[in-house]
Amino acid sequence: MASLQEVARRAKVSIATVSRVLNRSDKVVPETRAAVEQALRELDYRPSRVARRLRMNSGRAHLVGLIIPDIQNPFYAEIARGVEDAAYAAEYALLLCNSDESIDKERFYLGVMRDESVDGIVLPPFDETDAAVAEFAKTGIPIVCVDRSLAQEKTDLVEVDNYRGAREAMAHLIAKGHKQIGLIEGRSHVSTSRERRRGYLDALAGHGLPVRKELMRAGDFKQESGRVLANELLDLRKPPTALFVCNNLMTVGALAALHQRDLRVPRDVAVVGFDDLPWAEALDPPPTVVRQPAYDVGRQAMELLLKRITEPGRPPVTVRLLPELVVRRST
Amino acid sequence: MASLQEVARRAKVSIATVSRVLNRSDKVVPETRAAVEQALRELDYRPSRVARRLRMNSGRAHLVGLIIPDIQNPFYAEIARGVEDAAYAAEYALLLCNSDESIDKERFYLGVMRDESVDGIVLPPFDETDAAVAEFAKTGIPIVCVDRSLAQEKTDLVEVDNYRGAREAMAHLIAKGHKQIGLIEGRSHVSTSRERRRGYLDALAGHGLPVRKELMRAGDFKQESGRVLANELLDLRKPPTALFVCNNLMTVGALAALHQRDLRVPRDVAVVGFDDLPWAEALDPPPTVVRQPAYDVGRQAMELLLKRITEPGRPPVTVRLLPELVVRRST
DNA sequence: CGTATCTGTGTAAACGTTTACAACGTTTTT
DNA sequence: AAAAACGTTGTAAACGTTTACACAGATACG
Repeated sequence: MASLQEVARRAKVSIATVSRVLNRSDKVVPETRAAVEQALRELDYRPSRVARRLRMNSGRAHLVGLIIPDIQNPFYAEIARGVEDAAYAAEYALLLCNSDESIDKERFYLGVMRDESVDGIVLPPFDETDAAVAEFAKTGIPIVCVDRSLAQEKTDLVEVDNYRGAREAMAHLIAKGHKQIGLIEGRSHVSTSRERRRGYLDALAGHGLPVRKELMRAGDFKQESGRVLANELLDLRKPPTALFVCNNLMTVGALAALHQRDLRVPRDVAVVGFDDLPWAEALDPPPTVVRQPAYDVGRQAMELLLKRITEPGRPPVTVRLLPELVVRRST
Repeated sequence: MASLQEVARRAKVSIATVSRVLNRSDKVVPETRAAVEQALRELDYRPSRVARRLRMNSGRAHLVGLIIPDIQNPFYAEIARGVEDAAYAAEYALLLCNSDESIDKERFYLGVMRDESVDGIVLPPFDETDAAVAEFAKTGIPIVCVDRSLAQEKTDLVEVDNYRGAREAMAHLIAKGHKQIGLIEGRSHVSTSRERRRGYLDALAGHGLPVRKELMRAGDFKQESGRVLANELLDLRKPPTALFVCNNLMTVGALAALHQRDLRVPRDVAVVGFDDLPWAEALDPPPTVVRQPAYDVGRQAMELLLKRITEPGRPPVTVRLLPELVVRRST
């Protein structure tokens, strides 16, 4: 609550001098510095981040935004941890918001970020043509995309090689002898969905297997849609013998559907999921998944953002991390 | 980027008038109002939250803080969702931080909240005697505690009846015939731990069962400690036939330990956990747990905070929600 | 018709910083 | 010894708002 004014009064100097002491300016003689520092201590002075942010040019607020589509999804929670740790290490505060996979909420929070004059933001855009993010980009505030990319805007980006992950998952299933493989993908205009589907299709083609359109279903990344779509696939006249499920929550949903039908995994139906699950080992059965290095995605995104804040002119870079197939007992 | 100045210039009025239009003051004649509104639109004006916060008395920043011990713990993620939804509904922005169960990180983020002049904060204190929170309380910024309570400070509080939950869990185990029941609790000076232990002890006493000190172990709420402590208990000369594990992550750890030893649950050892798990049904076996209404805890905490912000004088209230025993197949 | 009241708008101060610039005393240079 | 340079500190403006107060014009009232 103590302001520069009060400190200055107590130390019998001007507010400018106090400010100089605070900002480590060398232009202050040891005596006065000592006096000021004592006053600082006595009043337990803490600078107002708000006043500082108002005064300073952008890029020095030490505040960045993170918008997450679903904080209850362990994949995003892990990204958030990566971002947060890197931010904390650099003494940046983090404005973390949850858009609930809703473009309106995303727009609302982007507005907040803008109006709070954050130094930059990290987010997985709603989809490839996200207009809200495009609009935000006009402000010139740095953006780093994670997980999902944008079709139009050129921003820094940290993503995972989704195509490769999908190919590996499919190669694994095909090697196990599966020929009828169902695909449960996410919202189709999200870049990750597109890449994973491409991996699915290319893998089939690469092994001379036919594509059956009815084996491909698009959900919304939520558990319930995994359950529903798995059921749809299993109700087919010629049901798949294996499922490739394109995110963690839908994988759990699909597993639940299989349990409910008393199908044995992997004997009756094999399952490979995308994204690791935190308690994979305790699941029944522990699922084979394509693990994404979510923590690193977050950490590197934040580091990229910090670099861009200090050096706004640098060309946008894309960091592509490698996923890893973790074979457990669902295949 | 457009400021009041620019809008005023374009509408050929003073900045005061623009401000009045924005704040719905009735003291402005329709004509000028229209002119101002047009300028507002043309420039796509958005007020700076920073400048506004600097100018206004506290309590009107429309910004609140939430400090969570572990955002990757589904229990806290659910609380966060509750807080966030209530905040969003009231058009409050949320500064969400993750303290990682570390008192230093908590102190850092409390500092940020203070320096950002938030209108109030929600958090589960590190422990009952949390000095960082006590210090924060001196600023007069409203605090609502969730989940855990404070011994000294009188703040609003939303908690769950932990004692009752523990009694129910224990009654259930005892009814199943268990007489040697191991306790895996969390950090001991956290209020929830104390209450759950009290429930454990009273339940034993209430059913005429002896207390065996060596059956009681304290962990740190993390999965690993659940695994380690379960192993310790099972290594006892006279091991327990049932485990009461006092949070979700430790329950998963305990389950993992049991699996590793090839013990059948519940035949060899029964398990009751505290906190529900998001994919409980997919776990092996689906665990019996004391479910806490985490979402409601968060939502009501935020609502309490909003009330306190608008009406700072009101006496602190405690909301106590009821847990629910969800019987699945681990008992 | 002069004064009081009301209505709408403008002026300026305030919030708490940072920083360009001025000011002043001291030291160096010529 | 006067001029120049330097080093330390203070003054004041600026960031973008809100709002108390002043002010001017219109309306009401005696």
